[in-house]
Amino acid sequence: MYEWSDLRIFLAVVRAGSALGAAKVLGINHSTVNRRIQTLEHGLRLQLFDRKSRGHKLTERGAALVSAAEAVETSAVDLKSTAERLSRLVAGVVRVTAPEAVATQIIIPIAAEFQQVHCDVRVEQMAADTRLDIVHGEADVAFRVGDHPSDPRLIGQRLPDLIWGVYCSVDYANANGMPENSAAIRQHDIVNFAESLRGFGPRKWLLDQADHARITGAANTVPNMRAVLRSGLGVGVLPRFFGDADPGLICCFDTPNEVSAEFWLLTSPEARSSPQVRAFIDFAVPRIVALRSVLSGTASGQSGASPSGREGGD
Amino acid sequence: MYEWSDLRIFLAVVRAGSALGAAKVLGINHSTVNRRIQTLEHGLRLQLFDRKSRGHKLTERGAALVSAAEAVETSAVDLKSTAERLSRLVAGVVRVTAPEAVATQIIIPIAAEFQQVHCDVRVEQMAADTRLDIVHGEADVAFRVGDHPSDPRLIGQRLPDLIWGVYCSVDYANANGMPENSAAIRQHDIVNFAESLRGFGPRKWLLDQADHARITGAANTVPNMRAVLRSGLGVGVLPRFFGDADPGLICCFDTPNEVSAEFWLLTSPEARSSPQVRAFIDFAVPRIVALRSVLSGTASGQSGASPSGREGGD
DNA sequence: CAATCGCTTTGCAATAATGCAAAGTGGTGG
DNA sequence: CCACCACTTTGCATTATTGCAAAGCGATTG
Repeated sequence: MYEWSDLRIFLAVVRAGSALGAAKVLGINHSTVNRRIQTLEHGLRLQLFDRKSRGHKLTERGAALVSAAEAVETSAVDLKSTAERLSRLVAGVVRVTAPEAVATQIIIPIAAEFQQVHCDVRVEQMAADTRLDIVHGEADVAFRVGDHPSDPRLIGQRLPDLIWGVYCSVDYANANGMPENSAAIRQHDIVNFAESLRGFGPRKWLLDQADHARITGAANTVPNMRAVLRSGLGVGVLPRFFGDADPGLICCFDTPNEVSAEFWLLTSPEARSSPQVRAFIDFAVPRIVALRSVLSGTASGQSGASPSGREGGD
Repeated sequence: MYEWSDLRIFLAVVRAGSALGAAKVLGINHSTVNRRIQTLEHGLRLQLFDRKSRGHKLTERGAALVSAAEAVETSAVDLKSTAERLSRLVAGVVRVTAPEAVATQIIIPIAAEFQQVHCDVRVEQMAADTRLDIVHGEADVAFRVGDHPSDPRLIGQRLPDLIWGVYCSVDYANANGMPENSAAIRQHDIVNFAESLRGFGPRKWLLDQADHARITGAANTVPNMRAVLRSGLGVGVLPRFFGDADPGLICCFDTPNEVSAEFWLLTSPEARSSPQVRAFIDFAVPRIVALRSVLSGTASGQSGASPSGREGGD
């Protein structure tokens, strides 16, 4: 076989008429040009040029190969331009996963806004409470609530902590009053998370404060919890961003800081290599950071993200 | 830019699914494969593969380039096969030059036979008494009569010497008798070559033998000489192969060996590089050698070459 | 859960390609 | 006819590629 790259040099010599001229065009040494032409001739078992003292002159057979070489060049240049287009193009699919509450309240509005800017990118929402395997590419971007991500193969970006609060429904408060602090919780009916979420911080905290006899219900997801609380069954815990978004609920007080959950964005290096994923992350992160007051429950009355960060995070 | 040759490796990795597999197919080390892929990715500013522990897996963008790379491959393979065809093909033009007498008597019959074998080769006869410049490609093959070729840039093959003889026409012999040896020449009317051929060996020899007063005519070419002699004007010299071919002429005796002319086939190295020229030379030389007896005038009655060397040269 | 397998990565020595500078060559113009 | 010019050729020091061997890594298997 022969080196395809030598065809580039071949064409340069054909066009320049001499190895020296071709070398100048190619930005390499003319000795190299001569040697590569020689290599090419051996590879093709064909004399391409007659070496005159005025330069290289195509042989009959060499001339017959020019158009074939130009065909290679055309395809190669074509490939290069395709590559350039691809490397610039922000297009394709970004698969995002987040716990359902985070997805509906935070991510979906941001993703919607993102898609208006990058109309060639499709954001696939994969709201799933089972944690998808980012390392193995089940999703490109994951929003995770909880501790610092353990896997060293993942890139984690920490987002503002999610502050939790103690909630009850407006109706419940009217009927039973509402607890002013953690000590008062023992006087109230309690809705906690289900046994399946045993290791979950807010659940453990609430269990510690509660009069176990007055635990009247359980929810197995955050949205489920919100629905149960809204029904007035008792007092429970919710992330502020999620509880505040429900006008039927009242936040009695925040849980202590140590209960608040870390909020992380995770990607794998390979997902990050695709421009659409990077674009999405670059788009979403500042907007989530701007929602800090919403996430911590210190926002005026605004809840959730909306097209363009009107909230004044800091 | 990027190295076109790396596309071959790219495709091999795509097909094998791993750098190791591609390396085996390509017959190079797998480290090299990995490094060239890396180089290609940098050159294209595009990640082509995700390196999994099971091998290389195309990225979305890498996959989008496969067909473009295959287009390059197709053209490159196409070029290679064109080159192979060209290097095998004996076709094109062979430009042959020879003194007119040699051309008509020796070369043309051989060339005709050659063209029956190689129907894709056109032999251009360039009978010209002005010596064409072989070095500069005015002709591909030259037959020269005379001394050893001086130019070191030429490839010379010596052919059987051309023996010269003293001739007169049958009519002249009947009327005046014919010289039996060189001493007898003084008794005859002489036709010599013209003054313009002053340095020409046979002319000088004849001049030495002749009675200058009896020089009755001159010819400026060999065919011209033959025509003049046939007209019965006198006695003159001709190459045996040429004089014998004319039934109206009688060879009185041969000139001495030192008068006989060397006969050479000349080519330039670059002409020799083209297959059709090599083919012609390889075809013609043995046939001319086989004509040795014709060239030396020792042939029975046969004169000139004819399709297939029936003469028994040595 | 340790062992194994197939692959990629990495460090190092051997090898090949490259650039550089000088010499050689043929064509050209005074 | 000589000197010059543009180009190719060639020898050598430098630099970049390559192959090799070992290590590392994740997935699969018993």
